[in-house]
Amino acid sequence: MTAYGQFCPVAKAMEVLDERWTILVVRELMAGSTRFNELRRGNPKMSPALLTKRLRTLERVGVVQRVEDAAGRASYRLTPCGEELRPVVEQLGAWGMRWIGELGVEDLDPHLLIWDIRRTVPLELWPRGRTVVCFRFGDQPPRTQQWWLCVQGDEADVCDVDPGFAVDAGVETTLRTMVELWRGDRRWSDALRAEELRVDGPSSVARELPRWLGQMTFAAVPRPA
Amino acid sequence: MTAYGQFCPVAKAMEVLDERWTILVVRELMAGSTRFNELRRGNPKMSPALLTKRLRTLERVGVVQRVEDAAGRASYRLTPCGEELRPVVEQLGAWGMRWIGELGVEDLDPHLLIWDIRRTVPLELWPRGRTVVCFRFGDQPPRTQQWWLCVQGDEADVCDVDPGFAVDAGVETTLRTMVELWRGDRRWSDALRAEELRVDGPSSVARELPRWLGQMTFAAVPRPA
DNA sequence: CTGTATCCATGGCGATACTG
DNA sequence: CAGTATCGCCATGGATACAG
Repeated sequence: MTAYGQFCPVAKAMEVLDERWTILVVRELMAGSTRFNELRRGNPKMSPALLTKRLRTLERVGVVQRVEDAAGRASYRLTPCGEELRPVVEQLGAWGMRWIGELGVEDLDPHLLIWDIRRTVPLELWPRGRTVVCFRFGDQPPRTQQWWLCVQGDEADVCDVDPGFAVDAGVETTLRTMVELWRGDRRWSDALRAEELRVDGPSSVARELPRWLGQMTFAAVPRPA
Repeated sequence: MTAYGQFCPVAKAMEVLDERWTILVVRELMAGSTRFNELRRGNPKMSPALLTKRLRTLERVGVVQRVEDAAGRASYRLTPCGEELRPVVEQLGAWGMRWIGELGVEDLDPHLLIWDIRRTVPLELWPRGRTVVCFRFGDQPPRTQQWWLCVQGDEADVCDVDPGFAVDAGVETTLRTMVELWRGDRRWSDALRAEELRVDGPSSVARELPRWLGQMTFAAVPRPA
């Protein structure tokens, strides 16, 4: 938080916000994370020490409020001041969606993808009973190749080991393609036609799957002509 | 521009934008600067080497276009992609205005203030003939104590040495007060009443002066209750 | 679960001078 | 006017291990 020596409100805002990871922590809080380890999971490459430091700074400037429950477990929430960063983050995301489309392989993190899908799954569209979708990213190393998404009632869970339930649908593709589908960079129909995606299971399930999974919020952002 | 290893568009946007000074260079371009030295003047504490580096990066990612004229003089302009950062910068400024109100003495740069006033003076409100306003910041060291704003026709100029013209109005105050008036943090009437501001000259001129000078764009942002 | 504690390397950035 | 060149620091932040 080195000062810019300017009274301009943009400069004053950036003194707080332009430090590495800061906006991503805020984004994570906006997405609903409140626990230290949830924030870590949303930013896996951030060291815990740095996360602590950022949270302290954000607390000091009034963006975040830290609360400890009776058991001593900490949680973090956005204050009204922090909540007002939402339009900023939305605009940033929309701009990034429109103009920073190129993704490097290092941007393709299966944990982040699955975690992001899980947390925004439109539960109300899924069948009542337990429904299990298995993702297989053929291009990934064994440890992160297979993922199971289990939806039941009003809960969605993910595992990276076979939970043993009957699988209703299997999705076979590359991590990049799945990320692109999630971001709305490509359509399911196109990926299927290009045979970069295969969906196994009853055709009724296969047909509904795209809607069941949904897309990341920013997928709706119109792209430049 | 170290990568975050995330496909999230907010993260991709921040890879470009969270480097120190970057947004302020963009803000300066949005305010109308196009020359290297104009950009420097808008960010006086930034080293020229770093400005070059930032401009190169912004050019590479497509935010800025560099053009050389016949004489070899460079100018920088926002591309459509860069222009679309305007809502981001506006939101950032609005947030900074609302929530980062405390200004340190090191934020009070008279050059930036006068330069900012000069470039947004509402010329059409001023008298036809030459009009000269002299600012005196009693709390500042001799070198930056006095400033002359000369408006004539469709041009506004500033000097830090007496240009020798007859002065139509004199403004005597502290730099902090003048900054606060400019930012809309206080009203002229309040500062006058508190005797932290004195305006010398014909009463008709003194009455019009606040309108002649105007306020920074973000001054209109409503403050938190 | 929620952090601390270290350690280390790097490279970002500030400062200054200089040039075609 | 529009940058280069150089230098050196120190703070940032990455990695890892450990603790209440």
